[in-house]
Amino acid sequence: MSIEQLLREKTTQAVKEIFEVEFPSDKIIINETRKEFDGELTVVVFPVVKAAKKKPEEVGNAIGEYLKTHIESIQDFNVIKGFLNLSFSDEFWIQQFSEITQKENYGFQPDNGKTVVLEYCGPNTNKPLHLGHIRNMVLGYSVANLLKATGHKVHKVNILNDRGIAICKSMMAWQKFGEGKTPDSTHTKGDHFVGSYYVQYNQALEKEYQEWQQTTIAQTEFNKWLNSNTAEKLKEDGKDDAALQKYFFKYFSNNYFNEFSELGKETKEMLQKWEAGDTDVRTLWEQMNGWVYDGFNQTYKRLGIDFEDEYKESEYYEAGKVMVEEGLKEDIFYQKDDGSIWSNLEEHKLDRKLLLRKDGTSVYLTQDLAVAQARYDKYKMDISIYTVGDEQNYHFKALKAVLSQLGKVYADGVYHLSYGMIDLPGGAKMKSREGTVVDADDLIEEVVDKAKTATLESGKIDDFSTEQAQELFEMLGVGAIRFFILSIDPKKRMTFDPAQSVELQGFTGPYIQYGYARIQSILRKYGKTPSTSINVHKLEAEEKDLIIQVSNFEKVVQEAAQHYEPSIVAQYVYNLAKTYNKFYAEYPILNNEDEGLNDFRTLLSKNVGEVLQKGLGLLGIQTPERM
RNA sequence: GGCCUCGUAGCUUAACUGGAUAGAGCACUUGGUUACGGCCCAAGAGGUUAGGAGUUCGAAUCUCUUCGAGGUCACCA
Repeated sequence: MSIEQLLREKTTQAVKEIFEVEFPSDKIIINETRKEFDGELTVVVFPVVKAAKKKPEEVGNAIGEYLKTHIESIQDFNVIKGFLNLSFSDEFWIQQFSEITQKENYGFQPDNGKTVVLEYCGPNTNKPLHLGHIRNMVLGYSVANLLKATGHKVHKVNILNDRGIAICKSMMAWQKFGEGKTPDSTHTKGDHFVGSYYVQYNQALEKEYQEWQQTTIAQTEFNKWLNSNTAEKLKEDGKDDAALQKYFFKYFSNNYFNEFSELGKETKEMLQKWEAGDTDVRTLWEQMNGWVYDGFNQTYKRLGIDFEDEYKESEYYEAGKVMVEEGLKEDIFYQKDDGSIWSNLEEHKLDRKLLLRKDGTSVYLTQDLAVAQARYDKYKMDISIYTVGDEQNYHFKALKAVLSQLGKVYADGVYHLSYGMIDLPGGAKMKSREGTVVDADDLIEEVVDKAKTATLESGKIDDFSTEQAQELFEMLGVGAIRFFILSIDPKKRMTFDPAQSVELQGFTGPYIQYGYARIQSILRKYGKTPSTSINVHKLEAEEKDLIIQVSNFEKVVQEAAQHYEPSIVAQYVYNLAKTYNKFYAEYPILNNEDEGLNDFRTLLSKNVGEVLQKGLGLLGIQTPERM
């Protein structure tokens, strides 16, 4: 039984015996004592005060006395307002630590029989990955680790949005401007290669659009719009004709693409051919997607992420139709006069949602139904996690609701691991159209480069081979990015300052890696394995701090996994490294007269190192022996 | 406009989901290495938790309201 559980139960007993009031033990709040007060753990007695109808101090003292006499390891207590601070004996903490050193796999739980499918990454195959994907990948990977650590069987899968008008745009541009070039012939990473044609396409389209705006047809459209409510409003606001035109053509660009553009027409024809299975189009599509996958794989490898399975939307986008049609047969869904099929989600406090277009083709949600079913057929998972940005919050509520309408047993297990968008400093937003997107590969390169410069300056790895050194720079650079992103609550929108993310000091990944490397240096110097039979009876404040923190690791992992929140681990591991550095600065570890003390401090260091390594590992961050 | 997020030091953020004097990092000022790695340690300054009202022993957290930012309401994905 954990010490906190014991405290809860004994406190309940105390309240019952002293005040003759029943107070459930799970309602008792145990906090860590704030460092400005004496003690290590604190019972918040306010809730009991109400039930006991006494003054907070009185209640605190009474419970304190009781606990002191009933729990041997409690040495002392003090009461400040409604807070009962408890001090445990050094022997108690040494004993706690000793138990931890004996544990196999400390902090991790055995198999709990639950299966999880975790989807993450989810790229489009027409352009390279960007910063948003990095947040996604790093988050999904870490949550998978957390779930594994708490005993789940986790299957990581990717979803590839490999079809549709966007990829056709890249294909079309390559046909028109590509001159048969390939990633190999131009020495370009495949996804960047294809992405460059996507950009070229949009430029060509923009040029065509600009020219069209001068035509009489365009002016007719503009004049029609001038009578609309929006236009009237803008006129009242005093906008001149130029401003109105600008507004109109911006808003009209989608209509232009669909109704007037030559390029658009060609592209849509290509999409239709694709859907009809046209051999030439399919071949080109396979080829270009292949290039993109090659590029993605390089990025995955560099980031150290992996997938057990891949789901291509092209293979599922039609399969959901069957499920929808069955639902219609059973009157779960309804059909409008025009033939389109809908679901009424009002019982789930949502709107009505289209499931099948009037022409019988499927929409995004439809294919997600099919993918969900396919995953369940294969994995029989208890929990299905979708790592997708928060702009799709509504979509996933709808997906879950529709699955539940269909009576799918796995509907309840659907969980949208939602994360906020990334803004750039100065309030700038990442928008591909405005060219403010931070490319994933560029960013990694930049940070790794920064780690290289800083490490070379220190001169501590002069004897490393080129390969060893490069491996280290990757470890540090990628660790810095990971930590920067994962230290922030995923649900929150975050501001990403590239300059700050490459920082290696303070609240960063490399700071913790440095702490780890220092510990390894100590262990090498010590030269032998410290004995686990501890021959120390008194603890310094920092030693006690370290033991308390190390003994919290298990709880932290569970809490982080339960909330799908790696940031809890990030905060924890940083605090541990910080406490260790303080300890390191203040006390000799290897140079004490007392051999037993040397041994204990080395053992403590070793265990702190192990927890740092495990904690960082949960975030997907590696630990160097030297740096 | 309907619905959903969010607003904390100059900047980036935390607060165990209602608990103590709102913690950190960066930047800024000052000090610290004869030991085991200075990418380190210590100290200082920096806050009306966007504004207002309410709920109670107690509010950054819950309710209402005003202001501000974003997302979503596509037969896009």
